Amino acid sequence: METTDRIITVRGEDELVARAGHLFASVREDFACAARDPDTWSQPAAQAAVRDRMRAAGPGRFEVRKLFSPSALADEPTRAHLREVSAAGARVRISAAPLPHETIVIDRRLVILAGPAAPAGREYTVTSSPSLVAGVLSLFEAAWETSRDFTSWLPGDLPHLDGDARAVLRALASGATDETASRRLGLSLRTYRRRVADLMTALQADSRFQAGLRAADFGL
Amino acid sequence: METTDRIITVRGEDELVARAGHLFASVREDFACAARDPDTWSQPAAQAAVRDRMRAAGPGRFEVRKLFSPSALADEPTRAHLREVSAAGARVRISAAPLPHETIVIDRRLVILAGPAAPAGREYTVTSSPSLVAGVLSLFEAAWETSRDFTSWLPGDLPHLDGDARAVLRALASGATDETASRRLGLSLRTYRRRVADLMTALQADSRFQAGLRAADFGL
DNA sequence: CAAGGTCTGGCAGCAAGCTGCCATCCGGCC
DNA sequence: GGCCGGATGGCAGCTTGCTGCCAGACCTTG
Repeated sequence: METTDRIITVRGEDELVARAGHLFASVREDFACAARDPDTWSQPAAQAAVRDRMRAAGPGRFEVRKLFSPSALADEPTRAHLREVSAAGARVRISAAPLPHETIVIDRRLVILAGPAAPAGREYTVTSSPSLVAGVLSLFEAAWETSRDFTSWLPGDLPHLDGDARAVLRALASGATDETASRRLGLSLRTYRRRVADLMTALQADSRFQAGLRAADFGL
Repeated sequence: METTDRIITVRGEDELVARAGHLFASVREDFACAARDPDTWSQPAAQAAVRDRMRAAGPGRFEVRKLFSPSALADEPTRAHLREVSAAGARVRISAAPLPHETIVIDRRLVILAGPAAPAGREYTVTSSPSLVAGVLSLFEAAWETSRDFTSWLPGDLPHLDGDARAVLRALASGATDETASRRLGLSLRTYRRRVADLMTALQADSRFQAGLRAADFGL
C-alpha cells in the first residue's frame, strides 16, 4: 500500500491566516509550540483564539505548552511576557538549544512549521499527515522533557560569579578538602572558606551538597 | 504564493526499501537518527550503506548522529551495539525522554518518519519538503543538544539507586542538616549518614559538593 | 535451637566545615 | 601624615559530618 498526503506551504502571515487561520480557532485540548522567542510569533489573532479557548475549557482540560530558546530571557519585556503567558495557565519551558524554526502542534493532529524570516515573507508549512504529526510531536516531547521551566532560569545567579568564584567552584568540584584546595589556590584556609560561604550565599544553598546541585544547574 | 509538496507514505520495511532504499545509499555528509532503541530499526541494508559511506568519506567529513531513549541501555547486547556503532565513528546520545517514533534526517534535506509497529507493517513517511525538513531538524537539534553521550550513562550509577536512596537524595537536596533529615526520614543519625556515605560511594564522589554535582548530572 | 548473615542504632572520637573576633595589610582620600 | 573601608589571615571555639566499634534485632540456613 502506498498513499500520498498533501502538505500546504504558504508565504507570509497574511496568507497563513487566510488559509489556516480557522485551524487555530479549532484548537480543542492541546497546543504545543516551539520557537526561538515569543517575538517570532506575533499573530495576535491566533494568540487571542488560544487564550479564549484556554479560559473556556478551564484548567486541566486544555494544555498549552511553549518551548523557547534561552534568548527568550534576554530582555525584560520578553520575560514579562513569559510570566504573563504562564499566569494564564500555559506551561513555559526553556530549551538549552536554539530553536531556529517555529513549530506548532495542535491537538496532536496538525503541525505548522515556520521557516526563517525572509524578505518575501516567512514560509509556513501546514500538514495533518498522521505519521508526520506523530514524528514531530515525538521530537517535540523529547525536547520538552529535557528542558526546564523558565522560572528556574530566571534567578540569574550565574552572571555574578567572577573568575575567582569559578576557581573556588572548580576546587570544590574536584572533591579536594578545604585545606588542599586553599593551598592550591594560594589562599589561607580562612579566606578559602569565606569564598565558599560567599558562593553558597550567591547560590542560595544551605549545604554544600545543595550548592553542588545548583552549580550543576547553572552549568558548572 | 501557495505550493503543495508531496509526501510519500509506505507500509512495511520491504516497501520502504523498494521505494526509498536508494535514498540511503545517497547519503553524502550527514545522517541523523532518533529512535527508541537500535532494535526498532533493523534494516541491515541501510545500516551497511551508511557504514560504507562513513568509511569512504573518512573521519570528520561524514557525520552520523544517533539519539536513543534510555531503554537502549536496558540490556547488554544493545549496549554492545551502541559501543560498536560509536567505535565506527557515529556519535551516540541518550535522551531522557522516550522517542516512540523513529526519525531519520539525511543530509539536512530528506526526512523519514516511522510510526509505531503495526500488524500490517510499520508506516513510513518520506518527504523532502524544505520547511518540513528544517522544522524536524530544528527539533532534532534541540533534543540532541539537551542529551548526553551514551557513555556518560553507562557507569550505571543511576539504576542502583533504590527508593531509599532517592529519599536521601531529596533530603540532601533540600539543604537540611543530617539531624533534621534523619528525623524526617525516621532514621537514626548514624544510619542516615551511612546512607549518605553509600550514596557518595555509588556516585564516586569525594565530597558532598561533588556528590551534588554528580546527582544533578544524573538527573536528580 | 544454633550459627551465620545483614541491617540497624548508640557511642566515641576524629576530621572537616563554619564563623566571630581581632590584628594586619593595602589601597584611596582628606 | 592620619583616617577609613575593604580584603586578608590567624586563632579559637563551635557545629556538622564521618567512621570504627560494638551490641542488638531480624532473617535465613543448617
